[in-house]
Amino acid sequence: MSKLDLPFQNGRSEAILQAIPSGLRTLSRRIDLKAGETLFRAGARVQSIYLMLEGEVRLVRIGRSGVDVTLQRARDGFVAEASLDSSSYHCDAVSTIPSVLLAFPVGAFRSALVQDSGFGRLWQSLLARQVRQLRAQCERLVLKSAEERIVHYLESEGVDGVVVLPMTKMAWASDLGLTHEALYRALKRMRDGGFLAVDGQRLELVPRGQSGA
Amino acid sequence: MSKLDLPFQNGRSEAILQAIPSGLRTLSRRIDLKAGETLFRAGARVQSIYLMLEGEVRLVRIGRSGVDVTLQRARDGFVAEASLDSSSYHCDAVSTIPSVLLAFPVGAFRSALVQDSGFGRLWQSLLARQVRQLRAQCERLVLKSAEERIVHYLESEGVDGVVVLPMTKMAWASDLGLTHEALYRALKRMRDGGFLAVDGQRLELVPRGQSGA
DNA sequence: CGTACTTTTGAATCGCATCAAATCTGGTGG
DNA sequence: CCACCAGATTTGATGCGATTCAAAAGTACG
Repeated sequence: MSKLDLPFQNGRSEAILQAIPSGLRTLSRRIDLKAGETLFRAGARVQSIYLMLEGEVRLVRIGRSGVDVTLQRARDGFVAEASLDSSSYHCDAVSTIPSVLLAFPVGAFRSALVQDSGFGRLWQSLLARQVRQLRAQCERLVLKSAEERIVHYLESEGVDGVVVLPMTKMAWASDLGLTHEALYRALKRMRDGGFLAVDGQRLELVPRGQSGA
Repeated sequence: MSKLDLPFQNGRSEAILQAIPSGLRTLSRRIDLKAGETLFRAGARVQSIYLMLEGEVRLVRIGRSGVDVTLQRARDGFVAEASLDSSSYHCDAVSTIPSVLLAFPVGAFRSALVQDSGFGRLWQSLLARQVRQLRAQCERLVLKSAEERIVHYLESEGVDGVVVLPMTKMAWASDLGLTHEALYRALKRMRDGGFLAVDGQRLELVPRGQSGA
């Protein structure tokens, strides 16, 4: 199965997939999860590495204090690339909505990283990019107001303050750590204030002092 | 200078340093920054990779909208590992307090990654660990209440709900995206409520229903 | 046409940020 | 040893902005 019959919603996963050597890609198999289904459980042997194609999977750790904490909500990219380094999972993975993933055998993945030095370096770049992006996201989430987070997103993820959102605004609100109501209200304020132009999924930051008309 | 006369405050950087091949380590040079000094500017050629030893450096992008956004506040680990993949920096780096860093020549670093396959794999593990930790931090910052963030930290960074804080509580508050007042108050509430034991830098989550006596 | 989901607006509440200030701490120098 | 200082820790009062709950209107899709 070297060809995927999937209408990609998912830019990052698509880019990753192209970076994967075709020999390895051939070994992948598609996995469909219904909402609430479990992908793997803590303690289980790591047998596959998973790439998100559609939907959402959460990594959850259940502490003995009875509380459960979410370690990752994956909609994009790999679910738990750190599992490459360990022999068993350290948390549960559960889908929150119907999801589609690609599973790569972990052994083949590891040896591809070692033997195919080009892939190894590419993998390093992917991880480094991830790190940079996640760092920026953390800084964004530390900001107190909705407007600050929006501006930060446009400045750090966009080009010259322009972004075409790769997701619905509801999902974006969730990424920004806001309720959708708060996001919509902030967008309206910024539009009314004249420092943001919104056209569907396209958002543009207008430098202060220049209204859009 | 293969020996560093530094009293390490800095666990992560120390671990990283040990992972670096001694040949590369030898080429490092120490850099001291006063508060407010600039380490590099956007557009400058990437000549070094920097490891934080002490202090804090911020990566800042100045958008043409006049706003400036912080992309990373580094106190630990590398300042901008993504610079490994590009020829020039995409943001400014400025120290906020007096800081000490180690600078590695980027060329030597890149070739070490390619030629020393052990180092290459180690680098991948380090990055993967970073990714995991940053993902958890993002999930933590999405939580609305101070208590939830504290519990999340203890569950995800600690072992069995026990953590010995590797930093002051003020710095922790900043990592948690809280003011120090909010953090102190939440800690007090949790202590009083009996589900958290605090002893200096040691924090332990007490399973609900069992007070600490 | 109907269903599911997104987008939008409203009102009330709550928790955190903010500003202010006091206490405590460790370390320095006289 | 003590005075002193910088930084950390702690407590209080106030206001604001996001959350929450509720509901309506718009939109895509079968």
